[in-house]
Amino acid sequence: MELPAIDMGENFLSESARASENIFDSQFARETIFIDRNLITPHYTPRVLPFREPYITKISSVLSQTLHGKKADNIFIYGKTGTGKTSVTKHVMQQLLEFSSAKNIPITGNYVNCRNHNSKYRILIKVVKELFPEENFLGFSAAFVYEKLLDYARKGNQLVIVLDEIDKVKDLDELVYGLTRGNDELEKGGICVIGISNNLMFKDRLDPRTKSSLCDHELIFPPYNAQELVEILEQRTKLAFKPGTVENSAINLASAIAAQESGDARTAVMLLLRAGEIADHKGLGKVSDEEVKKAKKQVEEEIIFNMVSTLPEQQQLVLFSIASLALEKKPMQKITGETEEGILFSGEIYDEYCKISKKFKETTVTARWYRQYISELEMYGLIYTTNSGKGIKGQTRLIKLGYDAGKMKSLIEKELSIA
DNA sequence: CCTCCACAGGAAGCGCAGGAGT
DNA sequence: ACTCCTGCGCTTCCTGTGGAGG
Repeated sequence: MELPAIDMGENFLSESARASENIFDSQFARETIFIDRNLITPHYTPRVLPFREPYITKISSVLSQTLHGKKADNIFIYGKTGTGKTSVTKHVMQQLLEFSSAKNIPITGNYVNCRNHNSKYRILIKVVKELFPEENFLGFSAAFVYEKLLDYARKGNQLVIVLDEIDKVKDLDELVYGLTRGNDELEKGGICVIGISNNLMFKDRLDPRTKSSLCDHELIFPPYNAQELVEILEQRTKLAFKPGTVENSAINLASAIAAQESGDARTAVMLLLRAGEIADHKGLGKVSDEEVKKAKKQVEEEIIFNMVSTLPEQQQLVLFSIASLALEKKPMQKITGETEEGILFSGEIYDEYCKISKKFKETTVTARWYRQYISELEMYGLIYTTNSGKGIKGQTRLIKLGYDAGKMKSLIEKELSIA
């Protein structure tokens, strides 16, 4: 790929700009180690997906039914984030649509992210809107939109609907029931649903009928191990970085970190991207272990920032209380002779939280709900808790902040605009 | 041993906002 | 536009657990 041309022509240069230094001068002159930065962002779907061939084969063999004008079974895919679920599905869909349009077979693919379209009605609207772009369906009843969809299939069209983050759909039972029942009535054409979820428990919440129809074929994507991540990163590095600008040990380290955390290809890619940016910023000309280590901190902070900012206000206040107590406590006497610092009792945090929330916000949640918040915060990995075992009064939870208390405190201060 | 304290976490129910049906 | 319904965040109430103290 060629470098994007920035020669917009003289007409962009005003008289004053000609004389003084343009702010982009230094940016443009800066040497970069990237060939194309976009190829190493998590948004990019690579053409080759290593270690996922069996899944690609499986999905394509199920979907190949549509090429013969037959109804395809539904597929349900689950696995943790960054295991390639979405990439694999998008890849197969792309290939299917390319093939079918070349052979003039009427197949339509629809990708819906259920985080944005989280109800049966919204999903139906989204899908139908893509089939009939010139018509507007907002305001029509669900039944009408639904009929429209079936009509489209009745003409002999095969529809493949991909529902990403399917666990976000509130009335999924009805949606799947409706689609599959409609599918049974169709003489020609068909509707196939591919559900994607990263919540492994989610399936158990479904109605048994929904479960059996949605899970005709069930695929579980395992996390990548360190070795696999190395290969993935190597492949991406070749695309995104100039040759010889990324040391092998940097790739190994990034893979090891990501594998240890979760086996998440997304974090691995983010690590390398940020490391590359750091190297560029310093004008180092290449990425080594040092930059990956710094990138690790940065990526962690980005993840925490995203997490904290999406938390409910009261929960942020709980976290804030933990952070400020942890700061106060540091020089204080050690609890029960332990040398570890920053360990707090559940009770004292609740007291602190009550004070703070009364001061800044009108409302305060009850102790029960506060405990719920605490368990959630632990699930997110923002705090660590242990049950008080021997020696400490009664039954309580010992709570410790997962990250730097000072940073956490100032982050929430900004987020809630309190002082 | 019993009782009290300080908490964990389940179950039920309440009020509210937003969507569906009429 | 109207009521009805439902999911969600939260409170209330409750039972269970284990050390402290009489």
